[in-house]
Amino acid sequence: MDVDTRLLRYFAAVAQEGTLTGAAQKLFVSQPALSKRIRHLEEDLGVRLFVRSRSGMTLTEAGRELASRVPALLDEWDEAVRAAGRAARVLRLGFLDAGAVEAVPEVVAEFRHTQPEWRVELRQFDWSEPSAGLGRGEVDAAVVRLPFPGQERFTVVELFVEERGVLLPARHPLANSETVEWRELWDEQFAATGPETGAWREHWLAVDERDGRPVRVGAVTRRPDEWLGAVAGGCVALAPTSVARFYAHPGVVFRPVHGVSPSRVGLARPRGRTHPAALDDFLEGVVRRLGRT
Amino acid sequence: MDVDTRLLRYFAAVAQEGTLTGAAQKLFVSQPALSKRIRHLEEDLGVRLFVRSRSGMTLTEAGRELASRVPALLDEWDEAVRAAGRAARVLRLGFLDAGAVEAVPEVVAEFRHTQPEWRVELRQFDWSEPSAGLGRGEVDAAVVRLPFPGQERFTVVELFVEERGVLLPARHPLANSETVEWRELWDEQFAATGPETGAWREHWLAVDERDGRPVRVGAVTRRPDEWLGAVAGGCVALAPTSVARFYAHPGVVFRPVHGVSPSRVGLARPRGRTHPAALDDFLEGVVRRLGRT
DNA sequence: CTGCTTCTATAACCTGGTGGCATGGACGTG
DNA sequence: CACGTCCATGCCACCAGGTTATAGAAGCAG
Repeated sequence: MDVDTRLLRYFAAVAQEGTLTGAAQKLFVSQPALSKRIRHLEEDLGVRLFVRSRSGMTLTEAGRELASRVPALLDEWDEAVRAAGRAARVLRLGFLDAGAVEAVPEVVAEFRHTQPEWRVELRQFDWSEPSAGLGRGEVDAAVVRLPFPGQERFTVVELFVEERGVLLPARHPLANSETVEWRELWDEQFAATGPETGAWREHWLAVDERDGRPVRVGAVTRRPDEWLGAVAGGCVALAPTSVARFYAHPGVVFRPVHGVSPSRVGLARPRGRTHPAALDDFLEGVVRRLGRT
Repeated sequence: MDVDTRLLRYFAAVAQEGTLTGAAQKLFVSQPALSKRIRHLEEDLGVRLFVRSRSGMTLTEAGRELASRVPALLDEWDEAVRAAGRAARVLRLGFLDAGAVEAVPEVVAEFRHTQPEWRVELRQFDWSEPSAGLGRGEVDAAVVRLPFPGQERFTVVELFVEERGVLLPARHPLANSETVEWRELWDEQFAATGPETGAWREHWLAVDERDGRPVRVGAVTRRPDEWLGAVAGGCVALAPTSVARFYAHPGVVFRPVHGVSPSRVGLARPRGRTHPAALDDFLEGVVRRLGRT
């Protein structure tokens, strides 16, 4: 019996979530797709894994048995991938937006001299995973925007802060102002990330800085293009200043905002996982170059 | 990083075999397919796993790291599948040819009374795996033809013996004889199974009963249709008598053969793997019904 | 040197699995 | 009784993964 590990992740998500609909949106697939896939898994195994009801999916005994083993399997697989990466002398650094890692190439260049046999790989992750691949163990370290969900499971060093501004549709009345007051934006429709991103989402909606004024979410996006598209389509979104340097989109303008807190960029790494000395070297370089201290 | 477990099996095979070509035929896929898939795996991982050369594929350090973990992963997955099967009260019985399990349905019917909540599932395997799924842990027990490779890893009970005859093309000169002498067939082209089936292949070519006369293999097949097709196309093949009852093919006839040993049918099960009591019940029934003692 | 063998890589093509959208059906709830 | 919230189904589009045929590289035998 062969399966895709992705299918196992699907299964684990449904098992944990208890509903197809819920799991589907966590996984960013459609509910029918998930439904079909899970059914297909059951057929392959020749075993019913869930009892379906109007209230959701409940694990059968067989399902529980499987659910109790799958997470460990997935972890071991991810660990095997990391081990192979270490053996190949590859350091993987996750990131979410080009702005946060703007100065990293210089660190890499320098690192290449001190550790010539190592290679650094930068991997971008979408915003469904604000941990930039750390959560699923796909990277050795990540440059992240703080705070992010699951942060307590990692060692985090704050690197620098960056003012936040706003992305506006070019035809928006405020698009002509030099700068914008945060309170002027409270009633706008925001482009946000998915609910699974918790405090991260809230930080980018600045819910703590609205005097309790409710948030209006006009679009859920998880990658820069969707995001800019949503803004071009009429939404607004808070964004770090560096966005203006890295992304251009006709119909979208960036304006500084007064009265909203800055974005904090941090370096995160797994707590206490064995890692090569070269990783320390490299990360030290990152902190030295990007850190404000 | 998600992968299909089949890809992991591919990788493990190449790692063990040392050449793509060799692994490909063990896996019954084409060499280009395997080549592409392995390359794809390397790209996904961002890591080179093999060094290619004219003499084959040698693992890199990263490859060795991966190769050291993958087999255990696959085992755990297979075990998880078995565990789910047990939890769902499913007994899986592997078999190779319908003739060997001819009487099993009666055992199943009886078993349904004593253990009504259990279900028995018969799964047919192709002849690339003479252990009928036991080797890869896909079944709880199997009705097999003895001897088969890997047999020593299982507990085997011999059930009954069945005379062997020969499948001949209908236009073959011997097709009109009532019975055939084994020595008359020595120089025919035989339809055989793949080389990976070892002693099993040799038993069906009866290499020990040819007075050292070399075997001529005219076709390699792994399922009944291919097999009968090969015979219709001019090959001959030894076959258990029950074949005549289960398979019909225009252009193929079955004749008894004098001078060749019979086929022994056995019941095999994993040694010392934990298993439900119902399995014992069922297998006892099988032995009682099919066994000659 | 040439031709043969034995590897892997590439090209062109086909199929089926997987996902998306729209919609249906079952069943509590207000 | 209409509505909301689940999961299932039908239809369509796309691409990963398979096939065969062929090329390319490199030892080895004569």
